[in-house]
Amino acid sequence: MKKFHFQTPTGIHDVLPEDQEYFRKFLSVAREIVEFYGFKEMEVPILEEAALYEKGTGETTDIVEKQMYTLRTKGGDVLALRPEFTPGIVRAYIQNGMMNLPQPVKLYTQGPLFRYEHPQAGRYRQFHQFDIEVFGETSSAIDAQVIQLFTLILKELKFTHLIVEVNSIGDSSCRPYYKKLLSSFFRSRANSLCQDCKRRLKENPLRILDCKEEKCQQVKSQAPQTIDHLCEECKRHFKSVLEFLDEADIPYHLDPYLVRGLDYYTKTVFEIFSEKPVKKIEEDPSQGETEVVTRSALAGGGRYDTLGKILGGKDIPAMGAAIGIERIVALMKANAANLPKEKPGPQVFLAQLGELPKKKSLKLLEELRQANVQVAESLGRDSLRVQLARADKLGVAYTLILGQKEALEGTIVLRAMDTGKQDIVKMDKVVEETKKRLRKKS
RNA sequence: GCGGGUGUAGCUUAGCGGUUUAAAGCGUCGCUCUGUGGCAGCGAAGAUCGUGGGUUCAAAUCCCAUCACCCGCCCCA
Repeated sequence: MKKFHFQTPTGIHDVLPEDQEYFRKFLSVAREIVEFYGFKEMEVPILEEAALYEKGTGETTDIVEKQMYTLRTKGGDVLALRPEFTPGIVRAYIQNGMMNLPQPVKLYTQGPLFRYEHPQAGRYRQFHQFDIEVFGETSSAIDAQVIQLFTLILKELKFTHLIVEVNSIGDSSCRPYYKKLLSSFFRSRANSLCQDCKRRLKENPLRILDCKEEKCQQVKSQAPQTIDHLCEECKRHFKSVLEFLDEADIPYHLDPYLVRGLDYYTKTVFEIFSEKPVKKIEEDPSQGETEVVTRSALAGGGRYDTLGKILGGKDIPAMGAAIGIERIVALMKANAANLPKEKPGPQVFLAQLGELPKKKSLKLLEELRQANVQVAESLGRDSLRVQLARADKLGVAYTLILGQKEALEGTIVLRAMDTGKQDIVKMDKVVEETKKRLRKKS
């Protein structure tokens, strides 16, 4: 270690080449599926006006209250590192006049997000999501389809033990009444609530339903449920979503207390969890091993028909969802079956001996690339022995050996690594001959 | 923000009953072998023991603080 010893800030990590393979594998699966269903990729900026999230994500959400990275520019603008995708994409939809495109507009994006939180397993301050959004579609079919797409992606990655939780939290015509109902229910039992929930009672009683404190859980079990208090329209919509899910054979679980941490949702909300039994060895040996189910949220989303208006446009019916890539990668790693397919390494190694051969190497390497032959080299090394050792380690089928003698004669040695058999090939035939032999091999 | 655990070469770890060059395996690089790999042998580089203080004649080891990571809580992806 040097004296200057820099390291990444808390909760922020490098994605090393070996992890990148998993990221790419996931993204290629996800892209293929959503593009088939008509989604177009776009990018939104990592930096946006902080107010976009304050208004969009919501002032009383944890994200805005305590997790957002905000900064002031030299010019005095207050910007924020994006903590989630949706407000930025809605902003882009409005700013770019996408309401004039044929509706629905189906978009997807992917990239880093930032939340200032206490890091933990699968939770980082810089993390990546894959996100899809559909605008201009009121039909419940799209709610179901968004849920379906994410289950398809997870299924394609061979994940099992998945739970889809769904609920409806109503809209502006029924939720205010439900909130009141919930408030008065909890107010009458405020003494049995935890400190946090007493605060939530004033700010946003829906959030109490999220609380994991045991005493709150008990109170909650008798609380009025959203689905019993939906207006006709919301009820019809939700029923229809569930029918679509049934028809599509998507197993789900109705969680009447699922509300999600964001303010802008209307009607349908959902989360997808991975449930994995993990053997845990108790510290007290007499207890032996117990099975603990660890549950982690992989994806979540919902409908947000009013966010357009909140952000200064018109009401835009919309449905979106996001999936946490690091959590997916962690599961892929835990699952040996999900190892990404080994990318084919180089097929050929070019070894050179001496100044002239080395000089001729650059051109030959490029000729091989143009002929679509995966070739590796070690131009910095001079010993043939070391170069062959490298070739061996890379597992190439053939090594081209270009020595002083060959360079002068206009030839090259083509060595088969498995048999050790060597042939002298004319330099102007080498690319062709190499390709021919590689074809024969496969 | 609140609890608990862990920090020794790039990686995995030994050493924690106080003392000299902090040890090993893997990996990296080199040599044996000047133009022929897999094996083997030999060798080298690489750690101010997370950081800063304290106790002591003496600290990787004991104490305090701090940072980072992991595990819970909260929230979520």
